[in-house]
Amino acid sequence: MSPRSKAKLSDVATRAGVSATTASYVLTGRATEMRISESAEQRVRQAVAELGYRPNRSAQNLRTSRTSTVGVISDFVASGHFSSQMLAGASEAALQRDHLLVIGETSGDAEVERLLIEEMIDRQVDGILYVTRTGMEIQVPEKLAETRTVLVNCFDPDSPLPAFVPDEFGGGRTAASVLLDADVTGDIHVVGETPPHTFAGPQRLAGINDRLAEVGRSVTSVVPCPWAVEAAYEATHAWLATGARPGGLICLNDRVAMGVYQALAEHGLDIPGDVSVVSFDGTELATWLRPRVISVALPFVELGARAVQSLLEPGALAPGVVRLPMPLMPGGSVPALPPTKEQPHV
Amino acid sequence: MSPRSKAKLSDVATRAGVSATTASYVLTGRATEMRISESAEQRVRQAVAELGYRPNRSAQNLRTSRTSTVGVISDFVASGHFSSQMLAGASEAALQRDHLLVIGETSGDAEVERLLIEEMIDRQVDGILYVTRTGMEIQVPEKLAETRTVLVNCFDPDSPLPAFVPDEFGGGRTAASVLLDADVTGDIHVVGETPPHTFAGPQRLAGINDRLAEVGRSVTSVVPCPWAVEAAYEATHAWLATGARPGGLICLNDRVAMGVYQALAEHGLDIPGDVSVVSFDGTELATWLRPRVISVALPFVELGARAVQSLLEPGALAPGVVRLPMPLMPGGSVPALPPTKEQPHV
DNA sequence: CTGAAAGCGCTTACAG
DNA sequence: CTGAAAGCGCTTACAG
Repeated sequence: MSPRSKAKLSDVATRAGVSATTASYVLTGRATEMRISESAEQRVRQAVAELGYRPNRSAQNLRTSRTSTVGVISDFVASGHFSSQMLAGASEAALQRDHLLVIGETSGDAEVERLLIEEMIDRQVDGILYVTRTGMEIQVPEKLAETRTVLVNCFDPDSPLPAFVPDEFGGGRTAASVLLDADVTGDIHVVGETPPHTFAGPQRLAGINDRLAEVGRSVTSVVPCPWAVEAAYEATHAWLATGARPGGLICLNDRVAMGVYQALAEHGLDIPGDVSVVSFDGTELATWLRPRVISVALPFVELGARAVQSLLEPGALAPGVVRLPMPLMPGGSVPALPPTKEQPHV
Repeated sequence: MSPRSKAKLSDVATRAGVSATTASYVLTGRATEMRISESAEQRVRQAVAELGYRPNRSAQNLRTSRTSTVGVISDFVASGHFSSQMLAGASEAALQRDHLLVIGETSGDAEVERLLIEEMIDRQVDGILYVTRTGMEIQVPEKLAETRTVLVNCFDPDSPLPAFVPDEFGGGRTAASVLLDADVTGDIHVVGETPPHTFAGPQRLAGINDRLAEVGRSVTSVVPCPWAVEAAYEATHAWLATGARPGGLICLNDRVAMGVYQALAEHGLDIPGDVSVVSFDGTELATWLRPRVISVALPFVELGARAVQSLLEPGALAPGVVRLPMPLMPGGSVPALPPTKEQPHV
C-alpha cells in the first residue's frame, strides 16, 4: 500500500500473481499484442497503483539503449530571446512525448562543443537538437553526423541533416508589404548589416527587394551597422545628419529598431508621422517601443517544437531545410490606412 | 584500433590482459586505493585509448543509482533574461563536474510541475534546482522535499532546503547610495509596485529607505505600477502631469526604467540633467537606454553556478538562505561627480 | 495465454 | 595485487 522502498517490477508481478514478463507486457502497452488475459492485465494495473510503482529508467535505458531524452546543444542559451523561447517549445513538445531535454551551452567554444556532443552520445540521448543563436550556415561537427540530429536556426549546405529555419525571405517580403500596404511613398531604406555566413540579413534584404520589385520599387540604400542598439543609433544618427529623410525604414532586427527610434527622436522625426518603421524578430523589445514597432517575428517556439517533433516522430526525419513562416506582430509604427471607402456587401 | 561497434569494459580488460574488475578500478580512479600495479594500469589506459572506449552511462547509472545529471525545474525558461543566464551559469558549473543539465519548464502549471518532478526523480537526477523567474516566497512541492534540492531565486520559510537568492536589501542600499553619491538633492521616488509574496520589490524598497535613513532622508513616494514598460510609462506620465518634479527616480526594474525614460522624455525632462534615474536587474535593456541607466544587477550567472556547486560538492548542502551580492552596472543616468578637489597623495 | 531464462554493461563486496 | 561472481531492474526472444 505504501510506496516504501521503491517497488520494482517483480514486486508488481508477485502482487498481481503473474510473472515479470506478463507485468512488463502490460506496462509497455503490449498487452493486447501478447494476448494477456483481461484479468491478468487488471491485476497488474491494480498492483501498480497500490504499490505506486514507477519503472526504473536506468534499467530500461540499459535494456533498450534508449533514454527518452533529447539533447540540445546551443552556442548561447544565455542569449535569451531566441534560445529560451525555442527551449520552451522544445520542452513542451518533448514532454508530450514523455521525453526530457538535456541541455548544454558551448559559448561558441569548439572544445566545449566536442565535449558536450560526446557526453550526450555517451548518455544515449534519442536525438540531438543543434541550435545557433544567429541564423547561419554551418559545418556540422563530425560526431553529430553519426547521431540522430536536427539543426535549428542553421543549416549545413553539405549535409543531409534536417534543418528548421525561419522563412527569412518570406519575412522580408512581409516587411516590405507592410510599408506598401500603408502607402508609404518616400524612399525605403534598410538599417543593419548583412554579414557573410549568416543568412537572416541577406535573405531578409532579398525578400524585401523581391516584394518591392513587384511594384517597380527597390530599397534605396542600406545603412550598415551591427545589430545592436547603440551601433544602430549612431549609424542612423550620422546618416540623418547628412540630411537623409526616408519615408520608410526597415530595421533588420528589434535592437536596431530601438537605436533607430532614438536617432529619429533626436532629429525630431515622428513615427509614423514622418517616418514609417518596420522591424524583424518579434521580441518583447518590439512591444516596448513607443509606438510599438511592427515586427516580423521569428517563429521561436515553433522552431523548437517542430524540431523535437521531427526527431521523435517515427519516420518524420526527412532530410532538407524546412522554412517556417514568420508571423507579423502588430504595432503603430506605420500610418493607419485611411478607412476603406465602402465595405462591399458580403 | 577502430572504435567500431562500441567497445565495452570487458573488451578493454581482455585487450589489457586483466579482469574487468581491474579495468573498472582503473577507470573509476581507484587504482591506487586498490593497489593496482603500475603496469596493469598502463595497459588498461592503453587499451582504452586504442579502443576509443567510453563507458556505458546507462549501465553505470543502473549500478550506482546515480546519473551525473542535475534537474532544473523552472516556471518560465522562456522569460529569457533571468532563467537563461542562470542556465548558463548552472550549465558550466555542471559540466565542470561532469554533469549535464536536464531541464523542464512548468509554465506555472502545477500539474506539469508535478509531472516534471516525477520524471526527474524517476530518472534519478543527482539533484534538482527549483527556480522561479520572480523572486518570491514559495511552498516547496512535497515531492521535492524528499530529493536533494536547492531553491534558486525563491525560498520557503517553512522548509530547511538551501536557497540562493539575490541580496535585494543590499541592492536597495546600493541603488540609494548611487543617488546620494551623486549629490542628488531633490525628492527621491520609487517607481514600481511591491506585490505580496514577492520579495524583490519590498526588499529593494526597504534597502533604499535603510540607506536614505542614514542621512536623514527617505523615499518621498512610491509610484505603483506593474513591472512593465507600458504600465510604467503610463503611471509616470500621469504622475508627472500632476506637476511632480522628482530629483531622483529609482525604478524597480529595467523595464520600468524604460517606461520612465519615455515619460520623462515626453515631459521634456532630461536625464540626468533634470532627473537622476537608477534601476534594478542589470539586464541588457539597461545598456540600451540613452543614457544607459545605472542598474543594480541580479547575479544571474552566479546564482546558477553556486546552486549547482552546492548541490554537487560533497557536504556543501547547508540549509538556509544564501544571499548573493548584486553588482552595480555603470551608466550615465546620474550626474557625474564634480572632479574631486585634489587627489590625496597615495 | 504465460513463464523461466538470458542478458543489457557496468561496479563492488568477497576471497585469495 | 587480482579475479570470479553476483546483481542493479528491466525487456524480450523462446518455449510451451
